Amino acid sequence: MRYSRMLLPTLKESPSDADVISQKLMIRAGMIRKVAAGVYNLLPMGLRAVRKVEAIVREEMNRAGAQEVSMPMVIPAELWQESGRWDEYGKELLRIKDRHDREFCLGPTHEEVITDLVRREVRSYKDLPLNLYQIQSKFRDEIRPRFGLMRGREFVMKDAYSFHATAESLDAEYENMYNAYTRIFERCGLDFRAVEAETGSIGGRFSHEFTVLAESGEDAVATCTGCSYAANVERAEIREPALSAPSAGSAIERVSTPGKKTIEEVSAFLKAGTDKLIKTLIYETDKGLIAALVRGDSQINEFKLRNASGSSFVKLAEEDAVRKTTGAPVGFAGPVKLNIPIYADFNVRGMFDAITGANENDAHLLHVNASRDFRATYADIRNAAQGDKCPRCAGVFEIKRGIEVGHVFKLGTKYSEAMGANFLDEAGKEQVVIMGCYGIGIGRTAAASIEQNHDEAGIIWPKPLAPFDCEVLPVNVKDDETRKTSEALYEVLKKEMEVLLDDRDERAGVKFKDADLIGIPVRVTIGERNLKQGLVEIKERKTGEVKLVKVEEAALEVKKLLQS
RNA sequence: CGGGGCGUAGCGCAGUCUGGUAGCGCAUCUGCUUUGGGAGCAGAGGGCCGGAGGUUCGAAUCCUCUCGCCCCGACCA
Repeated sequence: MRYSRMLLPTLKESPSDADVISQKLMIRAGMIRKVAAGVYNLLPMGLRAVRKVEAIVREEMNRAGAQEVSMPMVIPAELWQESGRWDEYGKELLRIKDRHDREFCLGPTHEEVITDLVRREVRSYKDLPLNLYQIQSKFRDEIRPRFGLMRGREFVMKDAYSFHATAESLDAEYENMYNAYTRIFERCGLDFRAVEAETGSIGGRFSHEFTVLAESGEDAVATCTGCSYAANVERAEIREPALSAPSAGSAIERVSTPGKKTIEEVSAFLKAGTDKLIKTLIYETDKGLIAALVRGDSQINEFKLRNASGSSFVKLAEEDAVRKTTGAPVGFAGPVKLNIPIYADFNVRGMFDAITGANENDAHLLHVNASRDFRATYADIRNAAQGDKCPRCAGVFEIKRGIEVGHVFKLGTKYSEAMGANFLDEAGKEQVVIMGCYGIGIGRTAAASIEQNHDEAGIIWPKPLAPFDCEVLPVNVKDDETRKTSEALYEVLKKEMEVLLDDRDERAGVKFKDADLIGIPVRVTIGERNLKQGLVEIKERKTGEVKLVKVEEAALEVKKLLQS
């Protein structure tokens, strides 16, 4: 490809509304342009990178035995009504009507469509297992799209769905996909972790998120310093800490704390660390109101609370309910003399001389002693934090930020049951198909790669994702020798790889800056000075390493570098 | 959805408080010089100042309404 002919509008300054590095660099490197909030044009350079990710995903999915299909983006409402999600999904589902006033939605995911397909076409256990995937645009009307391709409303996703006669078969496919994902992200050259994650409302089964480690990530991941355990902070199990000997302590004392409702306010007002406070939250559940206690510096985890309390749902109680139960407005609840079931995190058990709400307006209690002043059921009900103990070994957690690029999931029979996707087993008996689903954010993977691979000057593409393998850069195209040599090298390289020839009549500095910005792995610079000795310069973008080689050897050197 | 901010040339911004008919840098185009890390000089083109309504002799500027975009929060006790 000739640079002079390519739509590659690079920018010196990044647009003011970009706020993560990948987004800034993608805009500056002429890869993407915004069309609307969370909706982007992919320019040639951007599309090339995305295609590289797609190609790797496609190859590995095919290798793993999945078959590619393509499903529509516009989906009739009936399918979503059948699964029940038409009402459940909320505003993220963009609903539209056709000219006949029939309702449709733009697909944010495709369980309904694929289940519909499979229930029509699969009759027998002999047709199973089956794994179908597509690489296609999705639309989710996010509350707040941001970070460019990392969290757009329209985005390209690879979504795969597997269908099984038995749970064992699903287990095997889950592992197969897990391995395929590992290969995919390894091939993309990413530093990632497969972490245990929450499954949401689907039920007790675990799932794995594939998370690329990056500061700008929206997910928090707990990784163990001692073993390979890694989990989303919401999911991570925390080993119960050893109890320190409780002190006898002083008697409870009531203090006035006018208007101090939040942990921070109380902590500042009473000049005590947030870890000296007990946070009391009132939850509404199917079993009635309960109180949940965590240390002031911890975050409650509603999934864990739901499990610990054996409820089918938990929801923060309304202001009115809080007032009735505690006798005080929101902000002054405490466990002492509270007569609803109390669930407390393990880290509350050993607390003494603690501060809690007094169940009375504008008042808190000092010197509260957990073992003495209230009864609670102790459980793990908070998010993991730095320094928590690993459930598997003697190590502790480190909290890192990451970008979720893939997710593998056991769906079970949620959709097949709701939509009647059945098959006949060997005994001729009708059974419900068991399902798994497996997603990868394609654009997000490309963006994550930039988050992980860049420097001051621009993008540093890992070779497998680079839009071009090599850039040939004639320093001055007006010099005949330079031009001839560059063109010749371009023709040779082109036969074996994707090459960008910067044939623009621009100053050297401009070309160098652009080359660094777009981040092609290998650059061959051809200039009069070296050419007089029959030499050209080969530079690796990643290491900055430069070597001078003979013109005749340049092509071979480039190939060697790309293979290393 | 709540709070905050911003819409002025392709991009980044000033001008708005204190109304007087639009400016800077980059980019673009032309010419000359220059040519290994975002060149210099000279010239040129490009704006319904997001949109609608109002106030005024006069509105980018003041008022009302609207649309779009961005940020923070939405786990508060």
